[in-house]
Amino acid sequence: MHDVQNTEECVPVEGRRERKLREAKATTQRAGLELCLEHGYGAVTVEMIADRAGISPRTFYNYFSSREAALLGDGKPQPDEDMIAAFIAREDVSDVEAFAVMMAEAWAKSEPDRELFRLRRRVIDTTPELAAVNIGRIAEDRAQYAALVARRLAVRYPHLTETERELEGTLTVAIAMGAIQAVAKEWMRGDDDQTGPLKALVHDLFPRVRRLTQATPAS
Amino acid sequence: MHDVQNTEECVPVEGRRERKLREAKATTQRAGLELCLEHGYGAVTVEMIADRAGISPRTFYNYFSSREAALLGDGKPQPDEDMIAAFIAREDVSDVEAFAVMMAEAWAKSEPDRELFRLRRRVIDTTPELAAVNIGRIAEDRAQYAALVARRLAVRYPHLTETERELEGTLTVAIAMGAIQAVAKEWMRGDDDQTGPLKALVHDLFPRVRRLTQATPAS
DNA sequence: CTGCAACTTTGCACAACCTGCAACAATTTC
DNA sequence: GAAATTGTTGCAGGTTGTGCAAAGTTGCAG
Repeated sequence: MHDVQNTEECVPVEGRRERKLREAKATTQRAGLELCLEHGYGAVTVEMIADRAGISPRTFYNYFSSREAALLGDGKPQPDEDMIAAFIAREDVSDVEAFAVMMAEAWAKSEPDRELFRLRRRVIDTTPELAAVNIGRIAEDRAQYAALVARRLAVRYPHLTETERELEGTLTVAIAMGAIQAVAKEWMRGDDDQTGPLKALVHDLFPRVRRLTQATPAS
Repeated sequence: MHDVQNTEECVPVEGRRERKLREAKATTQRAGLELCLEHGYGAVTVEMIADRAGISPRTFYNYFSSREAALLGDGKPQPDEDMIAAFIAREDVSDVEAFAVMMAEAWAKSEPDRELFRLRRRVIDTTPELAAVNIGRIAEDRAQYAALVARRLAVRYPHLTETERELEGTLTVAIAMGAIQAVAKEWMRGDDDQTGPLKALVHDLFPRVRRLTQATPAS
């Protein structure tokens, strides 16, 4: 793992080896997703995917930890420190919206390959079974996200106890994720991959959220 | 499948056969959950569970469709027509809370055996892997729940388009589920199995929800 | 009580998922 | 071009889950 010269520090400079590996992985994912569209998720075996991708089944498992991981992608939304700092400091929108916006960005960033991203959404949207696995997978990180929100809450509402911050963190994550999920379908309808429209859709959702959580709406 | 006399109509009268089957299933579930507490979820195989429950592995799969189904329970929250009618007509609380209350009741009703219910919660709470599967499993029914909410919305907000009702239904379900999940842990701390406290906890959550979704809270 | 009919349990074979290991192949480095 | 590093593959084996048919149980009618 010799550090190549890295003229600009920190840019890992992709060697020939790494590039081939990345391409092989992408090819495999595409193969899996295409097969799902053709035969349905339940009828797609690892052997079929490996076959189409031109690798051995054993290599498939070197690339991905499971069949689902290949279809859903191995990278999960992971906001970096800059995004987190911006989220914590943000003042112009509600806590839930601030978090939702950050997650929307992290989500889009989690798959640099836009074609793969869209293909995956299509397959997930048409496969309830796979959608369930996906939701479960993302939910694994809820506690970690909630801790992030708690950091913002500690700054903005110093009077809250730690227990309250944890509770509200959990709640914020659940609502924000729900909001993103609710508009994701609408977002994919557009031919645009930017997160701008997604953020706008989320933003427009909040008047609805407030009405739906209000005891006696003014009709 | 002879209809027994059924003096009171509709009460299925459990025969000896059915009772034994139900008990064997419960024994199997308990065995699985206990083994999870003892050895950790990842180390528990179907063979071990079947062994402790005194049945063959093959019979295990006659009872449950998968290892997870045995641990998480086969019954999912399923509100009956009365509960749905009450939900749709309810006027004293917000849409989200009305739905959350109904789901809390349906959830509690989905497992009549309280001991099993609590044991299961303990295992799920200490096993992120299993919790993820559980969330995914419940999420499978989201669309169906959203349709339920849409029915209420159609009554209360006649001016909404069908698309809007679908969107807000999805949103309502996500928020309500998140709210229940957020207070479930706190609820289980109590030694009480009634849904009353759960409903109260959910109710008290709404001021927080409203603050977290408000653009510029009054600090 | 007896035997028949219906249902349940079980074993067995089999396909698919996934992992560890060791041999083999390709690439990078010197 | 040889050595070291890293990626690929086959193979054995454990686990999940399913179909099928044989064997065992239970309920019921005569």
